[in-house]
Amino acid sequence: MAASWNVIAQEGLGAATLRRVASVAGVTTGALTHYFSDRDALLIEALRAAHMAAGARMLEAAERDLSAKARLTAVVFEALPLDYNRLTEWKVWLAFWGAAAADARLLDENRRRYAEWRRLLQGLLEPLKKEPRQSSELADHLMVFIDGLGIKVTLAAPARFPRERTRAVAMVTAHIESLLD
Amino acid sequence: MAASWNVIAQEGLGAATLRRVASVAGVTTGALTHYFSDRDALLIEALRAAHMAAGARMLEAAERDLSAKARLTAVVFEALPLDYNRLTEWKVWLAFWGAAAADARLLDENRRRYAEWRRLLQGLLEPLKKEPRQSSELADHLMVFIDGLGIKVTLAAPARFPRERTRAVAMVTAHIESLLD
DNA sequence: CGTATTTTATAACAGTTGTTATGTGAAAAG
DNA sequence: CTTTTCACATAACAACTGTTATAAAATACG
Repeated sequence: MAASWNVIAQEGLGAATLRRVASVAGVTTGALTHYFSDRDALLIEALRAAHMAAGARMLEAAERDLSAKARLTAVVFEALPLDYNRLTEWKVWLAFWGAAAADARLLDENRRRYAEWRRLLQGLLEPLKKEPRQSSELADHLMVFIDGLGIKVTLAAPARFPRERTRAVAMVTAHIESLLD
Repeated sequence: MAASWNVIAQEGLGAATLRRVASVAGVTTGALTHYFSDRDALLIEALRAAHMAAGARMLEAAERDLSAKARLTAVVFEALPLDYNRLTEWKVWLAFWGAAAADARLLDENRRRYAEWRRLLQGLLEPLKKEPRQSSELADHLMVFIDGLGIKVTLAAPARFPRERTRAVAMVTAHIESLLD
């Protein structure tokens, strides 16, 4: 799976051929076809695995013994491309988003993932919400914010990454702070 | 160009082969190779053309004789996938974003486009800003918001498009309203 | 009209792709 | 030890790709 992620993130979805992924993984195509029926199956599994790895990190952050605000902040940071691993994850997601607009199967995969993600955020927002607003609306707004911010950081020129990273952290804390005052 | 857009939006970047684009355009590959040196040249030109079409619409909206708030709202609406044409545009952008993470040339193309887009928004925000905040920060925030919202609408299940569209419009007006109070 | 130039079509090329079939060696089972 | 199963490698296939070269048609121009 790590091999697929690296190929997709560094060379793009189109470069993720069976031969290329196998080569990076240090095996031959025979090993891949033994475990995956299709090229599509391999790629979808790579996407699922990336989703699950991120999901596990977020659940872990959500269960830490912190204040409600600190918990939410920790989870949101986990969702953003703030280090190399998470940046790779974002590149993989972005590649699949680009393909999902033309692929009903990927679209559905994405939809399922978003439902979970939304449920998690909504639960974390519930104890923080100001009365007049629904936590579902807050979750929607936060997801939109995270997606936009993640793209901004992911597509920044590599040299600008540190600056973008710092700005993203500041924007997140300001945004979460604004939910409370 | 319209043929490239339709192929990319409906079938994905990978399906945008010379033969497929030519077929949709009602010509043969000979016509394409006459005008474009490369496949890459064709695709980049398709991206540029999409950017320019959207840019022209936005400039037009920015120059209409409206209040500062209404002007900003009109421009932002023009940037969102609120009808079929703009949805197609977003699918094209999304496809290129997915590829840009692994392609320095596309990354730079995207960076240039963002600089213009940011300048336009900043100018529209200037007369609206509350004193303590810089219009550059407001522009950053707004761009993040628009990108996230555009993705949300673009990747919604087709059946949910009307609902998502309505929600997006409401979120934009609320967001712009919050810049003023 | 005839000629020059631009535009498009056709055809062929070598390279790459996903897929399938078959071979091979190692581990597990008896 | 023997046999069976599993994990992988190798090889071959037809299909499709971008690119290039060449021919034909359409247009512009004198």
